[in-house]
Amino acid sequence: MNTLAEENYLKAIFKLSGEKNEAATTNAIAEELNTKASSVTDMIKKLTDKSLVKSQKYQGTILTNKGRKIAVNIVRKHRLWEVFLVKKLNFYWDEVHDIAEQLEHIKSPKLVEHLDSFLGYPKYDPHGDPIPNAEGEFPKAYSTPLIEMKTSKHGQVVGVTQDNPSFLQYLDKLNIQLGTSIKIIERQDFDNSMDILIDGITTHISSEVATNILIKES
Amino acid sequence: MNTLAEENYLKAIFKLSGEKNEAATTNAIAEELNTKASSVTDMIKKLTDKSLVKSQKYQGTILTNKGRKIAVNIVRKHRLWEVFLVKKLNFYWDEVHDIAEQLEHIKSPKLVEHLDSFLGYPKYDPHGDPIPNAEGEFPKAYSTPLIEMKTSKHGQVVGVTQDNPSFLQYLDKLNIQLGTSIKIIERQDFDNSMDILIDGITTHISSEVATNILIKES
DNA sequence: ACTAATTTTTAGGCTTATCTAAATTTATTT
DNA sequence: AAATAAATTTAGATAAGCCTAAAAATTAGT
Repeated sequence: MNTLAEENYLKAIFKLSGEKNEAATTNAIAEELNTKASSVTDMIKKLTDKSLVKSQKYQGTILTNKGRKIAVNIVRKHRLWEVFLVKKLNFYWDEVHDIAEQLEHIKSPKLVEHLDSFLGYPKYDPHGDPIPNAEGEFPKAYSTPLIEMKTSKHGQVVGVTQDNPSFLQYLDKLNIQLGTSIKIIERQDFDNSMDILIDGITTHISSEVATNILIKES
Repeated sequence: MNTLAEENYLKAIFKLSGEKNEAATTNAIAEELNTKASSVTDMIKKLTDKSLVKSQKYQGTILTNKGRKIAVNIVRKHRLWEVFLVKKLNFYWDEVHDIAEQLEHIKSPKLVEHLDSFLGYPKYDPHGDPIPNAEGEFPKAYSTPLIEMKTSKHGQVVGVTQDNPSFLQYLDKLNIQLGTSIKIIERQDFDNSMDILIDGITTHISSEVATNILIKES
């Protein structure tokens, strides 16, 4: 069994590795976990001994299959709990991250499966992030970042790629939620900001914001 | 904020203190937590510094008001989660203790209140133990241990005072659950065992078992 | 009341997960 | 290709929470 700290490291490395499993740098892991590079080096040594990561001095770290399995399971738990909090306990989508951060470490495979069933086997969490199934497979997400959409195209918001409360609350203020229909009115080339149409109202958003909204084109 | 270890000590001391807040001995705490007496002495020192317990050398330990508040809140969370696991996630009453033991340490006052509301403000957990409200007040429990009931009296099972799986599974085998109607047929004076009537069937139970079943007489 | 048994505390160590500061390796400039 | 900057690792400490073994205090037995 793994400690809480180990699990957090695996999750951080998983997050940093991205789609193509790139090596995560020591500094990046340190920043992700709000810790110091030297602490990371120590923990990487420990995780290496447990065959959960592979690491070469000064060359960064990748997860082994065993390590990725554990990381994905934590992501699964995190996202299922988020669904629970929003769908069953009526939390707002910007309130659930920190609580799920704790709940994801509860150890009981049976609990996770019962929870999944209780929630009706959801495929996406309240931020639109895909929930891996018990085998660790992610549902395919056919979405594009809003920033990449062409003028006059429209689509629906299916997710966000940031889940910090201030970002999510800002979206709420703009009337952007999962499912919201959006049409691109105009783009400013010099700063990549854009005017978009929501419920008949034109809103201006920065490229920063547009980068973190996922759209399914329609 | 308190660490997991601290919370477990407070809970253990609370449990050992009983109704009249007797001092818990070092050895008793050690046994309750499967640790050594010397570790207990260390932790008591720490909890004393935080004004969560009062302790005199060689004289045992009691909770301060502050400490008891925290302990009761953990009990509250434990029992609410047990209700959730049994009522919502379809766990059996003998499966939930260890999971609730983890969930009780999740830190989010809002989560507890939402959960309580979601569950319909239950007063008792799946083992019949009373659930304190947000103010830390326990509902009155009008129950007597089965062992104390007179011959030919009857009543309903409203709780148990042990929650280890093997005891609970044994009760299942005897067809004893919360709500089960029981009538005392006969008592053996020499060993305090008794014959009881359940669903028209006579069953023999030891004093050990009868001690740990709570009845509301009717 | 005095010795023996038990309980509790103290002393000294260990492990995990941190940290700072210094040393080393890799990357970037010029 | 040196020199400088940045990233990473190593070395040595620290705090929490636990341990064993020994010492001290309390309780029990006669």
